[in-house]
Amino acid sequence: MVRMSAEERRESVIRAATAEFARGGYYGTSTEAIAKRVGVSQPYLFRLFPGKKAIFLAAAERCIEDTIRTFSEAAEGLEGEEALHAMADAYTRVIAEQPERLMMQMQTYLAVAAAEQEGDHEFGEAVRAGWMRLWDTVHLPLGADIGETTTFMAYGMLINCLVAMGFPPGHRVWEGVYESARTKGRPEH
Amino acid sequence: MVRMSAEERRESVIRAATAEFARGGYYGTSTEAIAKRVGVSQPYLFRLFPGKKAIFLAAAERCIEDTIRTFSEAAEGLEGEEALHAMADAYTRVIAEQPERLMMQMQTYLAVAAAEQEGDHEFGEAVRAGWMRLWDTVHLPLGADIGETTTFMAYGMLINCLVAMGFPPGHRVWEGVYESARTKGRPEH
DNA sequence: GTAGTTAGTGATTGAGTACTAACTTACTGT
DNA sequence: ACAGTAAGTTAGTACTCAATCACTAACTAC
Repeated sequence: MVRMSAEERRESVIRAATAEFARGGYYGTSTEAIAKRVGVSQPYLFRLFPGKKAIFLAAAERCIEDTIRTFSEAAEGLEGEEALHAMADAYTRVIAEQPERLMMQMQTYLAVAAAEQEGDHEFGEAVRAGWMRLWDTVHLPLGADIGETTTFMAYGMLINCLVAMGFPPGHRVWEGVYESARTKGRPEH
Repeated sequence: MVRMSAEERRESVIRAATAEFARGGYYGTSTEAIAKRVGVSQPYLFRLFPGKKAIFLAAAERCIEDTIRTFSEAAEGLEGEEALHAMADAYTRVIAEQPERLMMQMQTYLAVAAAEQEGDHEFGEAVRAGWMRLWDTVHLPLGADIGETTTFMAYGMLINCLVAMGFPPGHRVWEGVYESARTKGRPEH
């Protein structure tokens, strides 16, 4: 048994929760599964967080923060086409190394409707605010071009869906995605 | 009490299940909720379908079929830019009239990973096959242009996500989407 | 009208799950 | 050494939910 400070434990709970919620979504993930992954007893989670919802929320918010940081760091000091490529490359790395981050984001989006139905309007509010922050983060380096930004986000969502469906890398559905990353933003002739 | 043939009942179960699963996903939806919406007792669902999974699968497949038909009907006899606009218009109508169809599709994509973990590989196979059929359905009218097709699908997925998050129509995140629908495919300058 | 079939219900069960309460084990400062 | 505190566990509760079983009500063919 490895003892940790509560704050450190909370961190590893967030990581474990991200992986588990990414696969099963809010309802398809038991707190026991999270606890197992952390290597801690299930009831102890409720000492670290007030409830399951709070764990989901913490994981969701962390996820958005991470993605915002990924893009803002990638685009730092660049703009226009260069920024676009840098951010696209950064996202490609996330796809390969942390697909659970993409999946968790999708789960977060879909959890909004369910939360809304249960009377929780704050959750949707928080998710939309996070989206807007993400949007603005890519908007500026892309020269504040709404069309470019929207297309970039659209490709991101397409990638998320393809990853979710489990299309293996190299499958023909990815062709158009890579192609676009190569040609997009190039001066027309 | 209104009696129906088993086949008719199955149809209304699929419709009800689509609406319920769209909001809560597979795990977040109880068979009782579906039964209530149909107006039938919960155990009776298991006479019409072998289990909850079968209901989800039926709803998911219906959903994809409907979307494929939506696009193929919209693009019938058209090609290139005209087909693009016709399909975009058709999708706009779906957003307004049957948002649950979009949400159900997203839920289907995300259910793949969960099914995979439970050892069910056929589900993912079926979902990917459906996606490919949908892809091919829009690919041909768009002049078999991979880039155009990918962009079209990407915008579709972005729309699905924005709808899921509950961004109201008129919110600034939609600007870029509409703008693209107006200008995309137009000859430059 | 009655036998056979099809549509549908009520009661129940067994497994899983979020969360609580009471207790134990390890570290820290004095 | 030992008191206090922070980390963590075991046992248990109240509840939800998919699925089964035994039964009833309505339609149909003869």
